Amino acid sequence: MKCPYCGYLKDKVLDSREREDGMTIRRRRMCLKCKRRFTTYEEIELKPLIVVKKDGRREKFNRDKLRIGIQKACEKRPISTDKINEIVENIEKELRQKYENEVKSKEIGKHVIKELKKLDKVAYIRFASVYQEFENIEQFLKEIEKIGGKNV
Amino acid sequence: MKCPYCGYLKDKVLDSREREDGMTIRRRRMCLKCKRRFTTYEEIELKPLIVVKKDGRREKFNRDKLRIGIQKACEKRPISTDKINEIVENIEKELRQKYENEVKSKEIGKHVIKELKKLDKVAYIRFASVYQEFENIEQFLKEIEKIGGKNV
DNA sequence: TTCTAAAATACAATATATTGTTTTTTGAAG
DNA sequence: CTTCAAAAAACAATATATTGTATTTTAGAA
Repeated sequence: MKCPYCGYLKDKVLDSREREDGMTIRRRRMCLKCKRRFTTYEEIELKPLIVVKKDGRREKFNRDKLRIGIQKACEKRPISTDKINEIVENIEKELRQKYENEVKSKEIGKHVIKELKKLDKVAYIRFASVYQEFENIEQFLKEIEKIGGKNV
Repeated sequence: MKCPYCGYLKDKVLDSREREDGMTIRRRRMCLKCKRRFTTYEEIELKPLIVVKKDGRREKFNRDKLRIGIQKACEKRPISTDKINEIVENIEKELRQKYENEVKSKEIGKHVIKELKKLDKVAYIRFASVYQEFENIEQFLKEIEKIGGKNV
């Protein structure tokens, strides 16, 4: 850390205490050049995940919206609510790990596709048809071919 | 550090890098329970800036409060989180330069107004309506005239 | 001045972070 | 589909931070 008094770049920690709530670590440091002391705080990055939509507008990530999209794709399929929640949780986890601040809605789509492909081919095709904006039957067929034809 | 995902209190540091300018240390941590990863930042404590509110009460300047006010004004506007953070940072810097110890909350409002005016007219009007306590539609219209009418 | 609570300091035994380098993964572009 | 550059992860050798307890100083109130 750069000493706020003399600007020297090396220092050492004299004391370090975590707050009870685990939200902050306070450190007392000493500049190795001028010996003066200063305090630092370490905090968890607290940013909401922002979703950037196709038209460029931004909004806060909303777990429920994600769930609804997946639920629609799974309608009448033998997939439990728990399973869907698990997927939602996984996707949110991955997104938060992967993107610091912002994620394009398209990226979210990719993650959903990836999960549904593993889970249920019908749900997968339904979701892809919305997400990739299928405009004719051929596109459906092409996609079905890709995952191994009608015998799935 | 308390895991922001599962709340567990123990974690370990996976990576730690100091920024070139020596102002920040970024750490990548992993929760020892859920294994998820998160980022923390350590920064030097600044001398607290005191905000004097309308009723005369004083409190420490709080960057997050400022950010929230601006974020509200920018909701659903095409403005990135990065841009908002940049503005918050600039305003804080200016305030600390301009005012030694204390600053009236009204002064902070003026700074925000100034920045939003440059950035986004809708956000600007929203913020002004709260800050200047608009009480009727006429005041909105008057303000909109001032910035160039409805063709903005 | 005296009292009190909070902040700062000190100390010592133990555990963990740091940092340069390499490898892998990722997202965007061709 | 392939390629490229950037970000993240992995690794390993070394140095430094953490944490419990005790003591001292400071700032504000009485």
